[in-house]
Amino acid sequence: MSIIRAPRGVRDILPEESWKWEYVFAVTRKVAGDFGYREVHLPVFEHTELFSRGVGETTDVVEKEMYTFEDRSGRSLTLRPELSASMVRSYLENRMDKQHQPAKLWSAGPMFRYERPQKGRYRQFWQIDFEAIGSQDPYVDVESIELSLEVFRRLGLSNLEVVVNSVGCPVCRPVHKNALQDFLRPRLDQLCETCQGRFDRNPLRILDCKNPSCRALTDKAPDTISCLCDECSEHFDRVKGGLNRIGASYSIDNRLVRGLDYYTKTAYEVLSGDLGAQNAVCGGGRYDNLAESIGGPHTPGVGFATGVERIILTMEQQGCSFGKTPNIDVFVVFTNPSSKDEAVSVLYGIRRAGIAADMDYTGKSFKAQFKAAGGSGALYACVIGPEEISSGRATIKDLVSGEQETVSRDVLTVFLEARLR
RNA sequence: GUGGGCGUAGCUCAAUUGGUCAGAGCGCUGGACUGUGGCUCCAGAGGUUGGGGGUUCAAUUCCCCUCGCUCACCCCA
Repeated sequence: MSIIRAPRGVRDILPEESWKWEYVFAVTRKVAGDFGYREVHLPVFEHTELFSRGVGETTDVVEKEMYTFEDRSGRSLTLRPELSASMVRSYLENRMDKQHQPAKLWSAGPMFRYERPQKGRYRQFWQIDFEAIGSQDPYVDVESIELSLEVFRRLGLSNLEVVVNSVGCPVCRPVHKNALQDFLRPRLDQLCETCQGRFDRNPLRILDCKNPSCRALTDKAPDTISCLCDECSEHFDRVKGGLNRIGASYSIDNRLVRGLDYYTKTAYEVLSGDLGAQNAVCGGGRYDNLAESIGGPHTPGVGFATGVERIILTMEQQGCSFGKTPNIDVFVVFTNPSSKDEAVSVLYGIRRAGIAADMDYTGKSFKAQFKAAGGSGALYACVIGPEEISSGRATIKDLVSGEQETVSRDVLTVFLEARLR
């Protein structure tokens, strides 16, 4: 019988990699705080309805990507495919609409989508999500975009492209839809098969088609921006003005159509040139009707999510720093088996002083212990043998310079603390 | 769901037109006058070549099936 492997599309984050994750979270947490966002922890599964109604029945996510199951009492539950719906649900359920507006929240954790895995795409993947709920001020859109850029900036990422669009609202979207259909109807038979299928269901997506012939055909098609109602148009202008004011670089992509139904007005993505086909490192926008679609009062909101795997992939590609590698400071070695017990005492003395320390438990020779000390990345080796035991001292060797000296056991931790500072 | 590429030691890869006990580097373990690592040298462990079937005197190499990985389409983080 062969060993049981992890299911397709999920993976283990091993120590060689996990410290990089810690770094990304630490930096993100700091930026979130700097922008006034506060962290929440949300459940990994929700009522299926939250997503089918919130994200949209006809979206790919809901139609074919959800991990849905029945619990033991027959409720239909779904492993969250994204975080915005849960965030808004939590906002409503916890009556945050009665507090300061907007509520600025962030959260991080695994998301689940049933898709064929490929580079930068997994069935369980991590997102860091930021939402500002309860304000329709265009400057909140600006803040959301700038927040994502600041995160990437502080992580040391470069070569990113920010694309912004406005997808309108329930007033202007139908106008655009009709204009688009009128434009495409005469050329319907020239579109690719999938686009023909999208004509009735979701013609907006035709603009997003990568097929060159469809691209050419839709080149002169009416875009969302040209059909915006006065309110959306003004909002978009003020978002662009705000971005200019703070000196954020971005470009307008009037073909940007996000796959989730809840987006209104502002939609944006941050693209990395160092990923494969899945090049979106961040996606977000405004969703003024999401709260209503899940049964709440009308509540505007803006937010975005970034994919942690994709961030790390891009950082590795660009040779970004992940901070210092987590090594121990001191490795205790004993010269012969009879010194082991005393070495253990020394080890715990060091650890209890808050210094990272370790020793070998596999019965290695003295020489091999030293080898292990070098391999551990420790800065100092602490040698304990008969001589040290009888004199009440310990030999400290600097593993970088090779120099060593003996110090009294009484001052060992003080000595190490001073050296490690 | 569809298509391409790939599955040989822990890792990265070799193995002539199918042909002797499937190799190397790195890593791992041990050692180089027994209380000192990183460099060097020596030795060792580790593979039913993803699994199953077929063709053949002979298969890592050819064919089929299956599982898995990977990249891409769709869509997105």
